[in-house]
Amino acid sequence: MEILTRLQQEAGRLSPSEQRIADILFSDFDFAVNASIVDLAGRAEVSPPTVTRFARRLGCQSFSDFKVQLAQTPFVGARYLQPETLAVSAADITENVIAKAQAALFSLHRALDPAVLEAAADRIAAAQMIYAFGSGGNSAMIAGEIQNRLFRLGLRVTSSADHALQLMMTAAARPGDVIIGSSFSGRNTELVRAFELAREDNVFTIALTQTGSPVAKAAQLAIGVDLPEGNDIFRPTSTRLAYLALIDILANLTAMRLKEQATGTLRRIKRQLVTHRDPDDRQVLGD
Amino acid sequence: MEILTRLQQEAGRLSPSEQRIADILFSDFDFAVNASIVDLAGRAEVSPPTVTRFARRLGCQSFSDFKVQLAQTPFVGARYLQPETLAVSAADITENVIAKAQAALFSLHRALDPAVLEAAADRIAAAQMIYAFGSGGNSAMIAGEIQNRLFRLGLRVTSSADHALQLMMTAAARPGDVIIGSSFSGRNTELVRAFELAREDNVFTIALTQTGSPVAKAAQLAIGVDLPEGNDIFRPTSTRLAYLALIDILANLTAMRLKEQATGTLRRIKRQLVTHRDPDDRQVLGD
DNA sequence: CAATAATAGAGAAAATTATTTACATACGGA
DNA sequence: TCCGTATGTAAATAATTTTCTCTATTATTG
Repeated sequence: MEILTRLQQEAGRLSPSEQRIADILFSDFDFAVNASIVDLAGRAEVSPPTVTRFARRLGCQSFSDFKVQLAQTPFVGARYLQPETLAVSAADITENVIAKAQAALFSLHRALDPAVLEAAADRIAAAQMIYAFGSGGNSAMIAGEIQNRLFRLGLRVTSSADHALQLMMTAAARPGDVIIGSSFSGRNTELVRAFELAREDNVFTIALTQTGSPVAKAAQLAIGVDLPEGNDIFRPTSTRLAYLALIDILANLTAMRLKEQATGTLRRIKRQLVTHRDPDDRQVLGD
Repeated sequence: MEILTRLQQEAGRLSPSEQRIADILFSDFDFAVNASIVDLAGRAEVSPPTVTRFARRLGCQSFSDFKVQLAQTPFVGARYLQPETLAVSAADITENVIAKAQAALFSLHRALDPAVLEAAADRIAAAQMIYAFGSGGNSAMIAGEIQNRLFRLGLRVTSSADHALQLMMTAAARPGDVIIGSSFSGRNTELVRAFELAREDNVFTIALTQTGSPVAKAAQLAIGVDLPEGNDIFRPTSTRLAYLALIDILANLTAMRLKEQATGTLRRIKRQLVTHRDPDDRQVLGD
């Protein structure tokens, strides 16, 4: 378990001396990470053994181990631990958002199964036509992104956020086509229905969703993205970043499989944009 | 400067012993971070002083400092350092994408100016109506996201990716309204024109774009996002993640300013979704 | 309501371990 | 051959951990 989480758990049970050490941790994280045990003890006005005991209490093997674990915290946002309501300044919120985004990417990386990704990319690269489905602000954006990334590779792809349209497109799809559906919660029953319909018609389905959810079960290939949204209703974003990163990974894997074809198309698109809009070749593709 | 970057720079000039240490770093990062100098030296078949010298060469004050810096590395993906062309397997590409995303978030955090963010949030929170503009796959997505995030706070907001429509909307906008325009390259001349028109009409303009670019200059408030796209034409994504994180930060700051109003609206939207679609309250807002 | 035992907390000093410095040697190239 | 770099050995230093001890607090008992 992560060290600052443990500290949070112990919070009430700390002795006065230990509390002083914890205070320094929160108020001057940088110092704590770089200081030696003597410095830290001095500043907390405790003895070095107390610091060692503190580290042990938090599940570290030694003080050095403690420092390494501290430094490894996904992000230096120590304030992240304190009650949410305290994060008010722009600097605080920035730190908080970035910290959560980093953590989301980190956990995405750990959870992804390369074999599943390869399989998905194989299907996408070989598809005759690709349909990207997703509804609601978040998944609709993801579906749009899938289209945005894949058409650049020279693939035929469309996207829809409209349930009725999704069903019609599914009905129109043919064997050899691929449907990619995204649902953060995994409980989008309309998407489940589309997947079931697709299966009857031999259209391959790929889900980007919560592991074990109805949507995951209905798809022929499910890529699990399991990230807690946290309880702050204002802040549902980090999961979206993870989804975007996932799409990027899939697009890259697909690109590897289409290399020649894709570079050609991309170059044409790029030349078009460049000559049309800006003589400077540094123009970024797509804006 | 970041330690792995320095290592990359020194890469060619390392002596055989130092190279062995570097190899261990790449092949077993976890071990390197947790090992003592003796363990690390033993495994690299060098003497402890050589390890110290290696650390010094990389700009660290001591071996412990070296370990702390290693542990602080935004992402443990050591392969990130190795030449791009090696990334072929799903695991490689995943690591590569995630590492870049992490690096983008990291550099975004360092570059953002809290004062500018506060000023932008003040304007957004006080706006009568908000227009989000952006064209091309990437910025269009960003504009959509701005709408997606802000309407949840009870703000009046619309977005458009269509240049002609953008100009018409700008003409229709009134003092007290705010236009937020996104352009990754900063060279979207149509957006510049819209900003100029807005200024004449006393409509406040905020740009999310490259510092010092034409778009930045045309806006009344510019939030700089300066991230190199890198030279891999298949991989323009990490910048988008940074933009999304930025929008999240802005939305959060705005939410702080609208707290009561926003929580009410959000709760209504959420209740609506939950009762409509899924009895389970874990349903994520917006998908 | 003392008096005493038991226990947890904390530091001093010793012991251990890790790290650095200083010095010596070997090797490769000018 | 000579110089400089690379590396190791051993001594010195610094840091960390352990052990031991003291103190303060709380619980228990007469």
